[in-house]
Amino acid sequence: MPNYYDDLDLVLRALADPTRRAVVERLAKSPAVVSELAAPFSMSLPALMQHLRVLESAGLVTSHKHGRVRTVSLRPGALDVLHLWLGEQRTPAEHQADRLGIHLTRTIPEEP
Amino acid sequence: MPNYYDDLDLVLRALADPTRRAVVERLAKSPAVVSELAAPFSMSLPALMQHLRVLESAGLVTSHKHGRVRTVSLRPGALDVLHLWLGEQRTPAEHQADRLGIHLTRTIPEEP
DNA sequence: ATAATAGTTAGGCATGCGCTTAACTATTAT
DNA sequence: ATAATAGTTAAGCGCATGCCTAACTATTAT
Repeated sequence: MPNYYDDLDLVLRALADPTRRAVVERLAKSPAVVSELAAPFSMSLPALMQHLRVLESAGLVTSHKHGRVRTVSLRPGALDVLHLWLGEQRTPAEHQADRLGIHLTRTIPEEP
Repeated sequence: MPNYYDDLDLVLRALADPTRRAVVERLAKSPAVVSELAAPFSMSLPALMQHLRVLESAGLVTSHKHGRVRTVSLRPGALDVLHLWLGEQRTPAEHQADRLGIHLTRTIPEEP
């Protein structure tokens, strides 16, 4: 029985890889077939399949096989956990800015 | 000169670890000193230092040393890249739901 | 029936990652 | 001056991750 933190962990781990992120981005447009997803990458099919498995067991993606072709889709709301967590990690300064309707300007201080 | 994708990659990689996430969560409350950050974990100080270094080079965290004590803070807006990316990965269905003000109900279909 | 297509399984390899211990530096307290 | 505190550096170890090739299954096309 996976909880909030486990879900988040799976999602974040899944998204930590550029290939998998690219797949998610592709699927955000529309569902796609495995070979279609593999095409843009210079990587073997099995390698991409592994990425798909990671995405699927993170709950980011669903897939269904019709005949010999598997169609993969982005799971609506799959990224909600992340969105939720993100909302909680705002600094006090940002919360205050929210209340005031201010958009913070950030400067990245260089180490001296 | 790091671009959007590199930033995102660093941020997501950094957040893919539970320890680092816990540190971020702690720092969202208020800045803290290294030993203070290390305390909750059953892990050597050097191990935690490495995590801090990852967080820092992902731009999630800043730190300054006064005397022998280093204070670490969450960088305001550091999570913006992620928030931004997240916004782009909404499915067409979700976009439509947004327009209609509908909150989608999700069911996770089990594989037969 | 044969061949081509779409995906899958298995095994192996290199590299990265999270962690440890040991030894060291720099600052502050006694 | 000595000792305690706060953090740092370096080296090494084991396991996870991302990738590959080779061989295989199942479906569709000829």
